[in-house]
Order: sequence, then C-alpha cells, then structure tokens
Amino acid sequence: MFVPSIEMHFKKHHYMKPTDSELEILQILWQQGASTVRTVNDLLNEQRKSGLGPARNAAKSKDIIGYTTTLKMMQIMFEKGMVTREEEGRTHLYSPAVQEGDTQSILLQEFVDNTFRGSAARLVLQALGNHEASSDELDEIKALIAQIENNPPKP
Amino acid sequence: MFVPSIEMHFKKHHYMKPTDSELEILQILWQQGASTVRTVNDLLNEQRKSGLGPARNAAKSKDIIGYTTTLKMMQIMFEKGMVTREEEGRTHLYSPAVQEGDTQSILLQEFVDNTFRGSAARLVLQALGNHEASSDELDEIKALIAQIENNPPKP
DNA sequence: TTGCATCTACGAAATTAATCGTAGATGTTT
DNA sequence: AAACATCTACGATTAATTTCGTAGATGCAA
Repeated sequence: MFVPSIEMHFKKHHYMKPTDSELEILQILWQQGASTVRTVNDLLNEQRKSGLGPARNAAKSKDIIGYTTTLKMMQIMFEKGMVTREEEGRTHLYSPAVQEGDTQSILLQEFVDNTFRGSAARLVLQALGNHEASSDELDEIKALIAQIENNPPKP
Repeated sequence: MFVPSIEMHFKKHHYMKPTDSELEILQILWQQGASTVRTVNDLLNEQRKSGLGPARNAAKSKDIIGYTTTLKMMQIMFEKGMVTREEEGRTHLYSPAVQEGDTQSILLQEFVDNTFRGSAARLVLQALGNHEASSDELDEIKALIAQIENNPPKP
C-alpha cells in the first residue's frame, strides 16, 4: 500500500503567530488547498496587481514578488511547522498545517488587546459601523447574541 | 495673553498607520492625556511587568524598556506628526495628534482585510464567540444592528 | 561649587521581516 | 546533445522597527 510521505518539522509545537507575509500565503493555501510555490506566487502577484486581496503597502503594490521570495517564505514556514509538504514529482505541494479559525482567533485576541484595549465589544461596534454586512450576516450575528444571552458566562 | 507654543511637524499630512510600539504609546496618551516621556515610560514598564496591557512578545515581557528608548520613539512620533508637544519647564508634554477612533478604524480595516478576507461579519462572530461581552454591551450592539437594518446601506 | 539626577538630541547597534541572487539538479524542446 | 526552462536550497542583502549608549544642558541638593 502506498503511503505518501508528508514531510513535517514540528520544530515548534506551540501555535505561532504568522507574520503578514506568512498570513498572505496561508490565506491562499486555505482557499486553494495544497498548492505549489509557483501557484502561490502567481496568485500573490495577481492579487497585488488587481489591488484586491490583503491590504499591503500601497507603494509596493506595483512591484512583483520574485519567485524565490515566495519559495523562501514557504521554506521558512515549513521549518516553523506552519505548513506541511509532499513531494509531487519534481516539485513540492504545500498544505496549511494550521487552521484558519485557530489562526484568526490568535490574531484577533492580540488585535483586540493592542488596538481596543481588550474590549471586544468596542471592536464589534466599530466593525459594524464601518463595514457593510448583509442582512443574512446581521441575522447570524443576532442569533449568536441571543445564544450568548441565554448562556450567560459563568463567574 | 499667554499662548503656549505647541510644536508640530506636519511632515506627513496623511494618516499614517502606527507601528506596534507607537500604538502602545498612543494608548497611554489617549488614556492619560498629555504626558511626559518619563510618565509614559513608567506606565509602559508597569504594564509589562504585570503582564497586563497590550500583548507583547512573551519572552520580552520581562525586560524593561530603557528611558531613552521611549524618548526616541516619541521623538520619532513627533516627527511623523503623530503627537504634538509643548515645553513644560525643562521637559516636554506630549499629546496625541490622532484620534483613537480614527486610528482604530484604519487598523481595523487592514486587519479585516488581512485576517478575515474583508468579511467584517466573520470577524464579529469570532469576536463575540471568543470574548466576553457584558449584557450592556450586547444591548448596544443589538441597537446598532437594528439601526443598520433600518438604514440599509446605499448602492 | 561640586556632584548627582534628569532632560533632550542623535547616531548607531540590534532585531526582525522580507527580498533577492546564484548555484546545482532535473526536466523539455529542438 | 545543446540550449533553455523550472525547481530547490541557501546565503546574503535590504528594509523596517526597536533598542540603547553617549554627550551636553539644566536643575537641585549637600
């Protein structure tokens, strides 16, 4: 029976906060699933050109990211245990080793602390005030609030 | 009539995103109002010792920030026009030149884009799910939602 | 007035993150 | 086979941020 060998490092077994660049790459892996460096690099540059995708330094948004830059980033992420990889012919197929929700949770925690002095409620108000939300999304939020109100946090 | 001279630089007239350290200092200025470098530095170190305050590198949370480090940071912020200052005897009194809400708004925008792919609703759900919110705060949020629903976003 | 504490100014080191260049291996095309 | 394209590996450079050391001015206490 064939068992594909998936390389892993496990250097750090605790959850590490990704840097901005790492997060950009993770986003692509979460959306696309296992991908080669080439694919990731292409998508990254597409995002930058179109101005879409994660907000980056506006000045830089024209420059193209070199292939080896992305390669190096992904190698570093591999060493950190942030992604796994599998040999696929001559190239490597990379997959995320951390879950999107978990990562969002970590980053959110820090963001709330740094920017809103720990007040999630303030953040929510600001977010709802400044951004669009569909009525479906609003319903979802209302439902969650109702649920929280029925299950009050214990002392 | 005495008019205190308040120095300003106005090097950059467009809103700049503060770095992590700059934000830490701004938080103190927003809370305390006009403060000396000494005061800011003391509070910064108090926060670090107690582990409270903004989440910083855990490893570093023991080290104490040197006075001149804080001084330099605030001088840089002054050059950027992020704070104003006023001579108070031999020392300087620094005040924030940017509003907390405006800064939060800028940082939030970027954070939503980078971490939640632009979906404020997802961020709100995650925030409400992971963090505590008092029932007063929940009420406030509900009120805001109701208001949004009555004033649907324009095309 | 001498010495100590506390300021500001400012250059520069230390740290961290991001980018790239080059080399060597391996496939592909003509 | 020769030329060319595409990968990985990895050192090194660049860039941004944070930290600190030193110098000079000023106030204050012994």
